[in-house]
Amino acid sequence: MVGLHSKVEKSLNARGMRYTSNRKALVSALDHISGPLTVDQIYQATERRVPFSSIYRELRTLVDAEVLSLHHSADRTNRFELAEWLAGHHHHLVCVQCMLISDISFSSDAESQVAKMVKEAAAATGYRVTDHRMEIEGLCPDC
Amino acid sequence: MVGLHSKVEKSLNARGMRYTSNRKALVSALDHISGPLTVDQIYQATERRVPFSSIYRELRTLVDAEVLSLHHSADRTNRFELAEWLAGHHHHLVCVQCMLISDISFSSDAESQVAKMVKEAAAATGYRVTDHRMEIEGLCPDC
DNA sequence: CTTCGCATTGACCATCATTATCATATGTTG
DNA sequence: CAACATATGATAATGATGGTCAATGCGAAG
Repeated sequence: MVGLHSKVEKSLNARGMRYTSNRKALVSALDHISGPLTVDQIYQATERRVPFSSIYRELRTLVDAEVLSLHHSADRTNRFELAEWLAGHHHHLVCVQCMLISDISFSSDAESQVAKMVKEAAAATGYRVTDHRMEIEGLCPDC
Repeated sequence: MVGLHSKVEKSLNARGMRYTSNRKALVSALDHISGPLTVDQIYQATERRVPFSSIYRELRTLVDAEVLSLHHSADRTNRFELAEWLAGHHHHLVCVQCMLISDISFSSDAESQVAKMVKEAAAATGYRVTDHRMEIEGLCPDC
């Protein structure tokens, strides 16, 4: 299995972009912590070595480059995670109290049923579906 | 079937709140247009008769009163919709091009399978699940 | 009908996340 | 090393949203 960083580097180079230390730090932070992270969480995870202006710019750049994906959550802050082709298909479990978001995967049985529903929905509405995600809300064990 | 407005009115009155014309205008806007709406869409839908400061305050109030629910989408704007007990359980179809969001319902068969998956996820993680929603992304027929 | 109390309203300002700008630095290529 | 493109970081600007507060209006009690 090829490493995450070489995949990202190859992808960026193909777009004439460099895989710099700042970008690597952001990708590493998102790789080491599960679930989509806020800008501030990423700032902390990189030990405050990357200034906010750069974090914002680089996150946006990496989303454009399809290395990351963006989520918007209830607390008025954006969250970022590795794109599906890097992190694998998964869903989200959201704690409505502490706003913690964890990744969760379904069994392949369940996932194929979901795929079937999505396909039916696409057929019924004429959408060309590119992605889907289940958002499950509740209280985490700590809350 | 009891009308939407009388349900909302009864619910607000039970909390010592009035169902005023501003609030009625917001609920009507959300009732007449399918899918969760942005603040600006609501402003337009009410023919700009309700000032933004009031829209923001009342939307928030109505969310607290559980008449509306808040929904967060990829374009970093909050969206509001009628709460599930008023609008019924449904999922969302998001056009990644024009950002239109439509409501969609699954068959009861499909829905019970989804419920089962959610239940399993809750059991596996220790969450006390309160809600779930499928977000399907793609291109709408017009895009 | 009048008064009183309280919820509501709207104008204005404050705040916070995010984005734009721009001069400087750094990496890459010939 | 020269020349050029990309990346960086400090700062200022933007834009959505929340807070404040005086004015308004509804509903209950007398």
